[in-house]
Amino acid sequence: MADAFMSDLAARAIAERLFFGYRAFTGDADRVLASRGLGRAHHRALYFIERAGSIPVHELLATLGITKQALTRVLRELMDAQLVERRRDPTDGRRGILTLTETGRALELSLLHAQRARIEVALAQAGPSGREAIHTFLEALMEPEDRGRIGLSL
Amino acid sequence: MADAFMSDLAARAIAERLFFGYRAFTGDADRVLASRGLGRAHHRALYFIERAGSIPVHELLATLGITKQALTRVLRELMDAQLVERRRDPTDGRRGILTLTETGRALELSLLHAQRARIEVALAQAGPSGREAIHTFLEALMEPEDRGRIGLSL
DNA sequence: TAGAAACGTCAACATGGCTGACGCATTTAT
DNA sequence: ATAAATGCGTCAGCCATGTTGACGTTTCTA
Repeated sequence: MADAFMSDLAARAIAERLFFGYRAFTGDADRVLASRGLGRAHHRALYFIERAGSIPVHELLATLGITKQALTRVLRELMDAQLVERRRDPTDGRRGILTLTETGRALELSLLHAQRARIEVALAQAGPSGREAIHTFLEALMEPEDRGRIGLSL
Repeated sequence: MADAFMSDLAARAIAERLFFGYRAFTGDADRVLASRGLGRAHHRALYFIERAGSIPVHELLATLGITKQALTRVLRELMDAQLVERRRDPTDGRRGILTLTETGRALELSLLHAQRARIEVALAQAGPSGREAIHTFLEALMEPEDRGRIGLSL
């Protein structure tokens, strides 16, 4: 009968590919960010604000999994750079709602496109029939509590 | 005719899954590391030393893509903790060769196993026919120069 | 109207990167 | 034989991004 666990070697094959693959993937955006004097933390905030259209601060905090102090610093820089705007939730004035400015949207899109090129090539290499397996695999890797934070597969 | 580029939405589907998936994957090891007073940087060094059996310092530097100053700090802590040993290359006394101690190997294995459980579940979800696509996709994501640093797929 | 909630901010600190500059042992080239 | 280059190891200072803890303010809610 088969082993209850996968071989260490099979686990290493995935672990290495994830490490190098993720590094290359983030590197594409890092180069664009560096030219604007921003870092990866700014990208993540821009990404999830744009993704949601507008997002309450508490939800962005939960998504990023960082403390409000860490986020505040990032948001202050993004607002100083006129990339993000904060307004109040009309139904609850204590809550803040974040949106991107036009400039912010343009930057977020250029960051996405820097990464899209690589994703496109990689998906093509894997073939059309592999796309579903790749989505399923990555989704299964995630913490269950994060699964509600992502968009649909197709 | 089809678009020359994939849709932004399709790129976002992958980008989000990579972000959350990679975070969960590293989180498994981070919890074990934290209980030993070590960080992710130590794990990466342990991983690639073990993977190679023994490895010259310059090769580990190239693999990790960090400066020797950053690595030295990590190696000093690993050697102080009796997890890593450094000896000289007999054919070129300037070069250092790194190996893990027995304790180091045990720790590296327990870190791998913490991550293996998650990988195993994710691969099972994707189904046996998806495995090749997942390997191909992640490998295609990598920088070409890193492709020689990974083990074979099967 | 008192208390809780949701921030925003300040301060101090940890981790893990970086650059620059030295020094030392060893190998290689002249 | 000696000079230069190589491969480290280390010190110092800095940056980016995270953490706790504490405090003040505004706004809801009981």
